[in-house]
Order: sequence, then structure tokens, then C-alpha cells
Amino acid sequence: MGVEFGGDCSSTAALLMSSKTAAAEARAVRSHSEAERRRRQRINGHLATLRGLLPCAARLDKAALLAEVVKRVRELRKRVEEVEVEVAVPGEGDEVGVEEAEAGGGQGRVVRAWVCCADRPGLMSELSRAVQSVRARAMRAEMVTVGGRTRSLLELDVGDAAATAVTMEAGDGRSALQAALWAVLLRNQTGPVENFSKRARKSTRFGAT
Amino acid sequence: MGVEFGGDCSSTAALLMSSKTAAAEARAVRSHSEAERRRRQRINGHLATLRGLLPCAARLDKAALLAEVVKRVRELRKRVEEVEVEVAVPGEGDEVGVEEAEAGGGQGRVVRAWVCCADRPGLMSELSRAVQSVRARAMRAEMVTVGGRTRSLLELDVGDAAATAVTMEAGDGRSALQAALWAVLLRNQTGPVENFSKRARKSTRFGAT
DNA sequence: CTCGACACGTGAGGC
DNA sequence: TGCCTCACGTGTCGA
Repeated sequence: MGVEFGGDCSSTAALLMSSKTAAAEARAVRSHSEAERRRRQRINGHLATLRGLLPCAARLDKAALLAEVVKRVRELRKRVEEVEVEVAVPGEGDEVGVEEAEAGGGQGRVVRAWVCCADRPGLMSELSRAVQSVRARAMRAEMVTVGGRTRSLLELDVGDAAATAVTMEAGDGRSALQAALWAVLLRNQTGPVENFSKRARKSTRFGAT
Repeated sequence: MGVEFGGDCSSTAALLMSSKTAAAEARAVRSHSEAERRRRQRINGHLATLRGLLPCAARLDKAALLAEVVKRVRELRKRVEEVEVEVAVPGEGDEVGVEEAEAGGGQGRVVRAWVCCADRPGLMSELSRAVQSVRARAMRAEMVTVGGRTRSLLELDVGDAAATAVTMEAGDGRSALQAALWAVLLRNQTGPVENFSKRARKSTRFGAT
């Protein structure tokens, strides 16, 4: 309302203010609105792309769509961090690690163990036997091999560890597991155990987050 | 420009058009602009959240930010589809599947196999031996166990399969692998093989995208 | 001064 | 009718 009368007002204003920039301003104003329109097109185009990318979020409020996008990004980011950062590309050095997992699962102690070494046939079986040898159970295992080197991550349920090894403390259980894993790793080597400590790197990280 | 004169124009218009809705429209107009302002706040709020969520995309154009978000969502969606949809939560029915992977890795045929069955100690070792029995090599393995049921995904390098089994065609190699995996699965059962086909579900999906 | 990005108010259209 | 969402043109600030 009042816009159709605004023509008179603005023309009056134009006559009053700048006399020389009459048609020049007209072009400037038009280019301005066109540029703004293009900007909106870019934004809404990306918004439409996101709408297509999200499965459930067709026909959604522009704001609600963005909220949904935020949710999805958070979910996916968490998923990736869970499984991808942990099992990274195998490193150059041989490595064995054991650490307590955060107390999320509930009953039974959960331990996270990883081994990085040269790949060889049967390695998976040997690791599995090592796990069994300390009375642990693999809840979840992941392994990646590239360029002849392999890295395995084992999420182990060590039950109520005290029951299976009454005389052991928790620390002994961990080092038993670690020793078994080291044994698997060293079975690959030419010489026996004399370079044991030399090959040990940042093993048995504990409580790292 | 002309807006400061618009006050006169609009009041004139108000006097001319509807005499009774004078102050009512004033309130309506104000509420409208306020609502619109709130709408903008919601959108920009979510936009800011996304800005914080993306690592590299601080201080970015609003449109460029959305483009970056689109990119991230595509990346993450691909990642998740690669490793998470395949290794989903173990189903209720026993299942063995073998399929050719897309030709991404380069040399050597890559086969993707999965097994879903009841969990038991030593299952991992048996699966590993089954893989070895068909002269395949595990490039990558993933396994998830929940509620006593387990599902494993194996990405196998079957080398140049023709070399290890000269008389075999590719199809025979696949079914050999599948038979070995079925053998592992059935070792768990009470009765032997009579319910073989009853337990077979959507096994040996092939070429699915 | 021009260009690009932003927030604002406003008209149109959908429940 | 009122409320809501959207696109539009515009004023404004900063390179």
C-alpha cells in the first residue's frame, strides 16, 4: 500500500536531490536488483540441492530444512569419527596397543586393542587365536591392509575378567593380551626376541581420548 | 530514497482507502515485519550452526557456505554408504553372500563377501580359514556382533584368480568361496545340510548397486 | 564509485 | 480472516 502513490513521492525526491544522476541512477538501481536476484538464485539453488540430498526432507520449511541438514551433518560426522579415525592407514612401524574403552556397553569390561604390522596370510587367524588365548571375545573387529602393511582394531569383551583369572589384576589381563598380540607380531620376524624393546614404539597407550 | 517521504504518502493513502482499519493495519504490519525478522533469525541461526560445524568454512559467503555443506554431505553420505550400510546390524536370518566389487582397486579381482549368523567363539578363525581355502586374501574385514548374532564383511583380493585355479571360471571361484562360507555357517547347526535351501535367502546378490 | 553481501520491510499466495 | 512462508526491491556497510 502506498507504493503506487510512491511513484509521485520518489519522482519528487529525485527532482529535489541530484539533478545530473537521473538516468544513471536508474541503471544502477536495476543492476543492483538483478545482482541481488542472482545472489538469491545461488543460495536457493544450493538449498534445493540439499533438499534433494536429504532423503526425508522434501517439501520442508527452508529453516526446518537447514535444521535437518545440521542434524545429518552431526550424525555423519560422528559416524565417520567412530570408525574411520580409529582405523587409519597402517603406519610404518610395528605397533601393538591395548587400552580400556569408555564404559559404554554395560556389563563386562570392554578393551580396545590394535596391531599394526606387515601383512601375511593367516594373520587374521593368529590374531583371533591370541584373543581366545586370553579368554576374550571379539565384539567388533576391523582391519585394513594397504601396501603390504596391515592394521587391525579389535574391540574385545573381556567378560568379568576377574572370574576367568582370579589371581590376576586388571593390569595383568591387559599385559597378557598385549604379550599374546606381540607374539603374533613377532612370529613374522627372522630373528627372535632380542629386538623386542627396539621395536616397541608408543605401545600400550592407556586412557587416551 | 523517497522512503522518508513515504510517511506522508502512506498516511494520505490510509485516509483515502479504509477509514475503519487505520490502527488495525498498523499493528498487523508491525507484527508482520516482526514475524519476518524472527524467521530470518531462525534461518541465520541454523546457518551459523553449520558454519561452526564445518571445519574450514568459517568466514564464508552465505552461498559458498551452503555449497560447502552440500559437498560435505555428499562426502559423508558416500563414506557411510561404503562401510555402514553394508555392515548393518546383523539380521535374524542366516545369510551368506558373495558379490564382485566395483573395479576400483586396480590389479587383481576384488570380491566382497558377507556372512550373517549366530555368534560363537572361533568364528573369526573359521572364516579366515575359509578365505584361505579358496586362495583369497583379506584386504579388509569388518565384523559387528550384537545380541548373539554377528555379521561379517570381507573384502577379498582373489589375486588374478585364473592363476590359482586355471580350470575354473570366475563363477566357479565365487561359488567355491560361497560353499566354504556356508560350511563355516553350518558347522554351528545341530542337524546337517537338509535345511540348506530353506535357510538360503537373498544370497549371492550380484552386480547390485 | 562500483560491486558484493547482508538485513530489512513489504506484497503475494497458501493453508 | 490471521498466520506463515517466500521472493522481491531497497538501504547500507565494507572492499
